[in-house]
Amino acid sequence: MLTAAEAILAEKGVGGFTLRECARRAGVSPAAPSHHFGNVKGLLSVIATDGYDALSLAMTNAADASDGSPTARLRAIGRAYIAQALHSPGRFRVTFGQSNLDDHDANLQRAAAACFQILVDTVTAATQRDPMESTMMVWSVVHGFVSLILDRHTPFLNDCTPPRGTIDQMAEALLDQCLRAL
Amino acid sequence: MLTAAEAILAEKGVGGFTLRECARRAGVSPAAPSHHFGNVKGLLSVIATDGYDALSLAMTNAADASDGSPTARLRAIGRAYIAQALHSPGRFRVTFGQSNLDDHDANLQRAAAACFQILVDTVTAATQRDPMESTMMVWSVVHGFVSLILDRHTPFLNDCTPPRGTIDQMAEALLDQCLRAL
DNA sequence: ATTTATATCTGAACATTGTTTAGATTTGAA
DNA sequence: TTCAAATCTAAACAATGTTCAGATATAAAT
Repeated sequence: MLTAAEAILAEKGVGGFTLRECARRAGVSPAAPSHHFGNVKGLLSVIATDGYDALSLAMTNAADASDGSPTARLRAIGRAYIAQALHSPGRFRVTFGQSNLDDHDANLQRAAAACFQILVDTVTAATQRDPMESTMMVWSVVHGFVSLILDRHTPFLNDCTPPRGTIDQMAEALLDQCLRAL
Repeated sequence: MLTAAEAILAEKGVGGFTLRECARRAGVSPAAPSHHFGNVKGLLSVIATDGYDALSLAMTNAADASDGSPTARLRAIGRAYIAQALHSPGRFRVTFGQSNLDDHDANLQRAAAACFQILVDTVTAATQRDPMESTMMVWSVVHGFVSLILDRHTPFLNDCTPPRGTIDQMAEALLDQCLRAL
């Protein structure tokens, strides 16, 4: 069910996801998922939990693979956030979308808190300013950037001519400006 | 239909929106909307167009009500973007959500382009740096900020104790950091 | 090895949804 | 008054999420 769900999400996004098609691809009856996940919210909550865990892992690995300075670590997790979102957009939208999720899911809450903590810790180590304000700044930039891209609200990246090169270059420029403000 | 739709969107968000309930509240049959909007995408596209126009108007008014300096105008439209999103979250999510919209709608494209142009012009006048990079920076910050709030992904603004005061104060701090980087 | 309990699944059903179709009603101009 | 366009309804269709009773498999316990 989970692999089928991720395949559908990758193809059609969270808007085109249906539980019945998911069960169909998994080769089970439409009623089978309810015994394992309760309802569709439960299934999506498991996927969102996986999304948080994968994001946490990617950010941690990226930070550890950097030269280790606080700003390098921060830049690395910013890159990792953007890369992870663009790599599996379907799951990212489930994780960070408008909550079709079960807010009382303990695993989900723990995974979300852990992911958030990585962000807070890395930002705090890289700035002298208010940690929460700086965290919100960095998070808003990377989250807003990928959201605008995934939701196709970037006219100059599609219709008009790009100012210079690719999404990655734009991301680097954003992280530059972001670090400059901290 | 449109007023009923906005009421439902304000109550339940775009996820809880159904065309039949909308028709029910408007006092018409479930088939009536199809003659005016084609399908649900058509209806949502009209609402999204209204959302773009309202946002453009709010940003323009805010900029003109400022002291007129380029940075004051930029700060004003940033505030207006956030305020508008928080004021009518349902419509904002339709406008800037994952595209359940008709991409070929000419009115929608025009309204979106006009809104984007206000952002580009105001940012360009307030920075010496690359206009598109700076635009993407400012836009990502305000859009990411309201997205994280509307989608309830801001733990320290709900569960934990806020670092200081309200969302508006956080927004001001974000705009400060944003202007600092330009 | 047999029984028993738990887990897992199916098939059918139900209410609801978006959309289409044919026909009815209203509206407005010729 | 007539005719055509606009507007709406009623009914139907396929598809969805969910529930429920019963069937099947799995695994533990006697």
